[in-house]
Amino acid sequence: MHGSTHTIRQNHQSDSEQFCNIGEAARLSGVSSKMIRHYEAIGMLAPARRTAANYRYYSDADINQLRFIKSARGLGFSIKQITALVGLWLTSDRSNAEVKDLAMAHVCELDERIREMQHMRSALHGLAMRCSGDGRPECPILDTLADQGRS
Amino acid sequence: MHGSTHTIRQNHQSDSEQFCNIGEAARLSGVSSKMIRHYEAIGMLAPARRTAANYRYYSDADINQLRFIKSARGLGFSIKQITALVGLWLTSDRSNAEVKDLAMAHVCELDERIREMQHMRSALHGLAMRCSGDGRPECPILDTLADQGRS
DNA sequence: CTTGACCTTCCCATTGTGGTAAGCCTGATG
DNA sequence: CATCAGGCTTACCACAATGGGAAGGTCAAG
Repeated sequence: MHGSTHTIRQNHQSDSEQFCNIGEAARLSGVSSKMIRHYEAIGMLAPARRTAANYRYYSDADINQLRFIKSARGLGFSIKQITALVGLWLTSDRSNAEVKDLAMAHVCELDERIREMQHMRSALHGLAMRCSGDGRPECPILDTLADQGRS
Repeated sequence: MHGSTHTIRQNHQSDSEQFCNIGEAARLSGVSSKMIRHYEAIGMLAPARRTAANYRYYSDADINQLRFIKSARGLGFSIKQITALVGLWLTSDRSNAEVKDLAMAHVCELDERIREMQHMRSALHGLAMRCSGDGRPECPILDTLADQGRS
């Protein structure tokens, strides 16, 4: 079940591409090894190439893709959205309109969530301001929570 | 294993308290039966009383507690926070300072999350504005995602 | 050859909600 | 009384993303 090379370098084409382990890839990309495997498992990443010992290995291009994913996560895109973005990124004859639509849809989602949370924040802050917080049991916060939606 | 009453009413004390099934409780409180069972399972609610046929039943007070929980969820409190709030609510000699602390802590969490999402939103919107979306492959959104965090 | 640091897979936990299936119970109708 | 629809029970599975850990294989250096 072995006997072949243990090394990661594949020089059969005389190119000098650099390869690395998943740990190194994680360090270079900022995506944890855990998540790299996860992304592969759910199909966001193509299955990684493997050494004879079944270790995943990654090229520079793979690292760049991981960085791409990391950046997209930082903007709050979901896995599905990122899968789509990566697909577009890797497609040379893509339409930037598709990308922009994806981005603007996500802007709207963010706006929606921000609006919801601002509603919560202002309602809750308003309640808290009405509560003296002086240690007595009377509490307009609890009273309001209890009275809301009463028949 | 039976032979006793199938009905929910428990008139042994001559009080006229009203009881209802979990479905009715869900309808009255706005919390789904699914979630009522879940809240009970994770200890946020005391185990419901059961009929002889093992059906959960709920009193008016229980319904009020469910409404309280529903309101607190609407303000974005987590399960743990709500468990604490319910505990305070049910305690007559509570201190409103504790409640206010809980509320203000949650306001801070909301502020934090709102800030994060606003960062994402403005960054992403800025990118999208730079993308013409005219159908060509060139796309500053993808370019930026790809270039961010480069060595 | 041993040791430590890696890698592999598999399972579990989180948070909050929903779905589904198998089986029992209830109330209403024929 | 028999039957049927619809409610209830439990016990799973699923999602979003992420982390933790165990059990075992592998690599590199000493």
